[in-house]
Amino acid sequence: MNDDDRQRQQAAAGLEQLLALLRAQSWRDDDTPALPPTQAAVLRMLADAPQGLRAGQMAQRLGVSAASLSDSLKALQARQWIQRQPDPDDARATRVLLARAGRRAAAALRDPLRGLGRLLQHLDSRDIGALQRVVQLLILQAQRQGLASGHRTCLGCRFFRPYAGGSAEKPHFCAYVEQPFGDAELRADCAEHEAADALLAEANAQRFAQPP
Amino acid sequence: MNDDDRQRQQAAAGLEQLLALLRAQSWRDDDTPALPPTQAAVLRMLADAPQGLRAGQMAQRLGVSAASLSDSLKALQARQWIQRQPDPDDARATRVLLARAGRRAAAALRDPLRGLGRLLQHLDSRDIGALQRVVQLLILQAQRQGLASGHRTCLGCRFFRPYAGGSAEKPHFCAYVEQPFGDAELRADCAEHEAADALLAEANAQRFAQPP
DNA sequence: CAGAAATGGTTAGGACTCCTAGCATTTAGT
DNA sequence: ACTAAATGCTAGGAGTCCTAACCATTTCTG
Repeated sequence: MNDDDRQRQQAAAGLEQLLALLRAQSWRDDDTPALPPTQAAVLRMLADAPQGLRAGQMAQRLGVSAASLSDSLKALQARQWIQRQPDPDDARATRVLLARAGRRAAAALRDPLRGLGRLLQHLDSRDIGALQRVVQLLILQAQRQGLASGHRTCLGCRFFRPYAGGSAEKPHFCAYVEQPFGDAELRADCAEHEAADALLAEANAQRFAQPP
Repeated sequence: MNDDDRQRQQAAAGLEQLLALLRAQSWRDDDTPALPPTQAAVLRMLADAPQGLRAGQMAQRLGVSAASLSDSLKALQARQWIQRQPDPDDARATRVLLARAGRRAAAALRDPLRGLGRLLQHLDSRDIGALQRVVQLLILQAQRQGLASGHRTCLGCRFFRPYAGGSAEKPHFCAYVEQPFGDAELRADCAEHEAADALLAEANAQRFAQPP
């Protein structure tokens, strides 16, 4: 095993430690009633989709099986946080919408000092950027290995122009909002995301992975 | 909400995405039989402790309750990967040791291309370093909030000298091995870790969080 | 156009991890 | 010596995840 491998192994171990910690604690908040992470993720998705989402769509975006998502939906339904409507376009499908109580719960999730946000609160912009950058790369790698799909990352988006020559602080460019931006503004789940074609995705991945 | 908060919220969302992905997939390997993450973590700990560890110790290091750890130990025992021995020093306690089969399983975990390692395999040294750095900071933050304790990070170690004036590639110094090292060599679970006292911990945290 | 195949979603059953409580045993403190 | 704290365990419950089996509905195909 060479030095690089050793480093990666250590990094993997470090991430495992962090994951174990978060697995145990992420959905426990002292002040507010517990909100399990998958249910929170569903609420977040629905909050950005006024006309609702289909179950399969959500499952794919979260990278879980349809059956798993169905479990979470059942739990949310039991709390009366969501509603289901038949999909007008496809009688097999249902559209899931936030109910009134669900909207309240989703709004509470926007608090930046909740859950994970509390751990991040003292990171400066540079470290946030580094983290976002790594998240993009790891999700890309997971997608390449078939572990994930449907993630709406900048790195997989057709509007993304990595290192498009802007300033050192804002080296990237988003062709949707037509603005330069930096690592710290990278999104792992952007509402405006549109998947890039294979060619652009590959070129962007190359360029992004090895900054000039 | 200011820009920084927005960035942190986005970063939290990004991390959530990654966590959801890993929650679903981390313990699934196509080629080898599944090894649940907590059980893997226990094996890793035991592999570095020839004379065994006590259950409470492990629970603390992982940041889970003693009851949770007991579950995982039961599962490992069912696979005959661990042995339990009465602790000679304390008749209430038991020491947990790797059995022969457990040693084999633990050795397989060292493969850098297993599980998380596979996602990290294309990160370069700089990104690994950035990731390790963030992991240190997040674990520190979790400790400060009482979510964790017992993590053997560099940042909480009395031998750690952050930004002790070495080269740009190896700005830190470890007073145990008496070597300079860089972010990419930071450890989240170092066998030689000894907890720093409150004063040193605070000074190190300050210095580490804001690189010169 | 009728039957076959694919798709969307759910339930059933099993595994893993986590928690809080309550219990027994042992150790430590007064 | 007697209480108080600790160690570890089981019980009970929740959440997340999977595969497999099952409908209902589309869509493809001969």
